[in-house]
Amino acid sequence: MFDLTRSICVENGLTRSICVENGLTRSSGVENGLTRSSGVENGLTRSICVENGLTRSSGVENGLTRSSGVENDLTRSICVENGLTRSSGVENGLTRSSGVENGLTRSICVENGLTRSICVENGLTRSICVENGLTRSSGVENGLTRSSGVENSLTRSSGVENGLTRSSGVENGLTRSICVENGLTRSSGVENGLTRSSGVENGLTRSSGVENGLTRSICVENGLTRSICVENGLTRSSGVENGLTRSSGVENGLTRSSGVENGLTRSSGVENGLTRSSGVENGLTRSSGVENGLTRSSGVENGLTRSSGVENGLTRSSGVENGLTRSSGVENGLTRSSGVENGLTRSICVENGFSQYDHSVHSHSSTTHGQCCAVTMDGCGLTPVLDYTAEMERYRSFANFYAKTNVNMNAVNSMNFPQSAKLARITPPMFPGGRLGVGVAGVTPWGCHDNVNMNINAAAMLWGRKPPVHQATPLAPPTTHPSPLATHMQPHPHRTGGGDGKQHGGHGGHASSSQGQETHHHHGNNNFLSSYTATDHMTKQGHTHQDMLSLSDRNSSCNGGGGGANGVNMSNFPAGMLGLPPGVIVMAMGSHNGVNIPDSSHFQMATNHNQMLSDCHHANQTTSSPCPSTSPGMTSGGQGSGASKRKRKRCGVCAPCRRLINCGVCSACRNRKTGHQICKFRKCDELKKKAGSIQLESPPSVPSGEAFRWFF
DNA sequence: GCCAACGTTGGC
DNA sequence: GCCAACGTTGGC
Repeated sequence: MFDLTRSICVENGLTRSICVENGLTRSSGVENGLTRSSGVENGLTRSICVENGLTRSSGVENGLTRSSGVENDLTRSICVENGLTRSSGVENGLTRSSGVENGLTRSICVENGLTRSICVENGLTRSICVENGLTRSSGVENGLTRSSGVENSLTRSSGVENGLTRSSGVENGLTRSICVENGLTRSSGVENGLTRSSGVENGLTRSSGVENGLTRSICVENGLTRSICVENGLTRSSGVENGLTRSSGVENGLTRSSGVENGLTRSSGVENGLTRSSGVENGLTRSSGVENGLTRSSGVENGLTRSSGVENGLTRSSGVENGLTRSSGVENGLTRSSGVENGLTRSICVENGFSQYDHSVHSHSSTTHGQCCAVTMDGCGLTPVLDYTAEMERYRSFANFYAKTNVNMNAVNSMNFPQSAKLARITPPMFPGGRLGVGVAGVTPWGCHDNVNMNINAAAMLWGRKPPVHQATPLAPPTTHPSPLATHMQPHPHRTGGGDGKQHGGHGGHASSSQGQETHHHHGNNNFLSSYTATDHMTKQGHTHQDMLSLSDRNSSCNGGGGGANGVNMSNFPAGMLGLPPGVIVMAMGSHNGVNIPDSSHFQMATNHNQMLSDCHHANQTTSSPCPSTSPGMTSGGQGSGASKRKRKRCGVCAPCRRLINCGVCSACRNRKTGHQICKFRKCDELKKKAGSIQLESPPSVPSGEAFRWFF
């Protein structure tokens, strides 16, 4: 006690006691009711006091005024740093420092190595920390624990919502929310005004959204971009597959897939267990499918509903034509066509070279006129009668259609059917026999002699661009073609007035000589028949029918001697002229059979009938020649170079010629203005060949059926 | 050989 | 005269 030197004074109203204790100079006093002892210790000026029972020591350390004490058993140190009042202490083993910053009470601590700052903001308890270099702020918001942070300059907020951990942020201006749902990582956001949700499902990245009111889901599957949506209650999936845009969906319980393939819109689906494919091709709506194991194709063609298929290995084609149900096919090697017409069951077939046409009741023709109802080709040396397709029935009914609309074929010339003729010319293969039926309802499609002229006339109308009367106009003078023409110009007792349409009452109509001339001239110059229109047979045949049918004298033994016979020897029938069905092709007409077509140009006539009709007419006008077989303009390329320069014309019967619609996509269609070319798919097959190649390919004498082949 | 473009023909 | 389209040429 005596070691202490004390000095008591009163300073500024305060009683102070200054002493030196343990070498330290201390100054104790009572200030504001508190007993304080201040001194300088280790170079620090400290002031110790007891406040509210707490022993406090305040001093200035490193420039900071600190006051440490023990409160609630916690040692705390309060200081003012940078103008902030801070209180640091150790709580539950953690060193915490709480203070008031920007009006918020914050508490900073170090937990698990992380420096955390906890505060209460807007009533929310938030904890800010720096984790892995990222500043994160976690808190509890609306009962949800959320953690927002800044990652790669993106502000993200992750939380747990409805049990899902979600992380929302703003990326490229889009607000996106990523979550993990059922093990799938999903990202939903608002993009271009559309709410989209993308995720990874079964290894596929999918993005679903609502677009134009439709919920769509886009994904990439096997490298294909697909888009699934629900439209009008139908689930549809569109995508690009193998370069084709396809859209598949479920409609009325049927799975359908529509696409655009080669410019055609097609829709395939499964209906009643059948796989069907419908589309629009060349302007025709067709539907093909597999039914009961049979491949069938139904469609609407030229206004007719047709269904073709393969059944038991047989190719059959059934259709409803002009109200008639018909079914044609090839069975056991025989081409058959059955149908119901006017209540009669009819069946036509070609058997063993015979062409049979049966009808149960046919009083009109068979009883009245006693005409042939069965035309045989047997034993006439024309054994190979080739295919006979459903086209026959088609055109037969086609003719019937005209019978209904233009009953009196005889009274009208082709000018009454300009469009019809043109349509027939360019759409279906020509079938004179079918047209024959036009003029005389119920007659056989071919072989009835009193229909031959009608046949011719109809053929002229439907085949040629000009009616027979036009063909007749440039009749060559007999001097030009003395023999054949003279024969042709012979009045024919059985010839009906096919040309003028005045005397064609049906059977027995006797045409004037001029008509006969016209007809014969027409054929003589524009049809391959002309090639064998030898004077003989023309004179020998006392019947127009035979005129048209006879090939040569050689066949006289088979021709039955008269057109009125029920049996007409088909060997005398020139294909096409007879009105043989389009599929019936005479193949074995070699020169050895006596059929000699001196000029290949006639051959061309057979195939390019229309063309030749008009061409001949033209040739006649320009050369004063009735377009005979020896006409320079019609001969092979070796002759008449000037004539050979003439513009060729489409044949009108080949598949491209029968096509009506331009594809619109080929180069010719696209460059029509500059290219001046017809659609690639409508380019006549004949014209594709080099000019003159036809003549070169066709030998002078008709050797094979190839020359007579029908182009369809 | 293919293709684009021009000249030209032939039908209307 | 208009239009469709065939024949031909030249470039590639």
